[in-house]
Amino acid sequence: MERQVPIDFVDERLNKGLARTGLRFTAQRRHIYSKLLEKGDHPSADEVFMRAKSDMPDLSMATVYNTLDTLVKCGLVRQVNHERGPTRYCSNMEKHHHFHCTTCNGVFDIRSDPESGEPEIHMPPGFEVLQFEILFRGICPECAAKQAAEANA
Amino acid sequence: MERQVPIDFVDERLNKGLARTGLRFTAQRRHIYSKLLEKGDHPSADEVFMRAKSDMPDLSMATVYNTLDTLVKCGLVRQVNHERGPTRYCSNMEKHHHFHCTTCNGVFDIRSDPESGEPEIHMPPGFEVLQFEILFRGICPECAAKQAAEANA
DNA sequence: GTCAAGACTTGGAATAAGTCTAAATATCAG
DNA sequence: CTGATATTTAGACTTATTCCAAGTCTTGAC
Ligand SMILES: [Mn+2]
Ligand SMILES: [Mn+2]
Ligand SMILES: [Zn+2]
Ligand SMILES: [Zn+2]
Repeated sequence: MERQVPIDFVDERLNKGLARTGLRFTAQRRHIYSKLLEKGDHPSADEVFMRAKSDMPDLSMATVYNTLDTLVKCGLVRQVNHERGPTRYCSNMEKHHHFHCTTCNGVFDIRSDPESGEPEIHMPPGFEVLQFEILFRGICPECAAKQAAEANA
Repeated sequence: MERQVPIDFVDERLNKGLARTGLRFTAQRRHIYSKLLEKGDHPSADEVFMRAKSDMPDLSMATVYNTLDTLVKCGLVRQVNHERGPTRYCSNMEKHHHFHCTTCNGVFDIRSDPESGEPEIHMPPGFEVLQFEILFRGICPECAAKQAAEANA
């Protein structure tokens, strides 16, 4: 499950991101960023805190919030908000969409076929689109399997 | 700006929605629902409260939350969450997408061309899509005009 | 290396958004 | 009209996040 993320990879990306904005490289920032890359899922700030704290016991929640904001500003992490509830964070900065499982609340990356351009939606005049994202809702494979198993029982 | 919503139209939709779920027709529910339809924008619960309270001074915030939940359950209103911050509510139940202005935080409906089907995104195996929505981000006409005016000055 | 300036981290207080509770009130079938 | 049940209400509570002020770390100048 855990992705092995070469430490140099983390350092390099982080360094570049921080440099662009004139911010400092710190142990906490590296640690939190590597935890995000490691799992590649969409944790809330609280989940990030728990994961990161296990390896760095003096870490504070305030720093998690600060760092997540910093990573967003550096362009290394995206915020994800698809429903009422805590913001989630996504460390995959390739262009992609999301699938939200309405059963388990999980968020999954959906790769954006590189050739498919903008969706064919006609914008009313004057709206300048800078970016778009498609949000799919439904049932994830794991939840679908569980439901099928229960139906059989 | 205000849309004239015939009271019978409100009553009829609300009655149908409530009937489907066995809930009662009340003055508060009608009032809040008609306020939503009247403006057709995407207010937060707090904004709904302020608008509705002006005409119904004893209305409580708790009722606004309860009613909005009720309207969602009845299929008369959608929740909209595109960013950290209070949930917004949309009373347009036709299939449509949203444009989020990153300058003024406004949310605008984008009609979904009825012929354009699902976006051409390849789902990984096992994901069952029940619904999708496209979220556009950018600058709304009003904010674009303001920026242009400032640039000229 | 030492040092000051500024950046960063931290715990805890403060705030914002939403949920819960229990008592009062309204609705509606009979 | 009446009783059973649904709804509304104020306020307490929780959760997620932001703010703050004090302490610590990093860095560039000497
Ligand atoms: Mn993602
Ligand atoms: Mn809408
Ligand atoms: Zn699921
Ligand atoms: Zn705008």
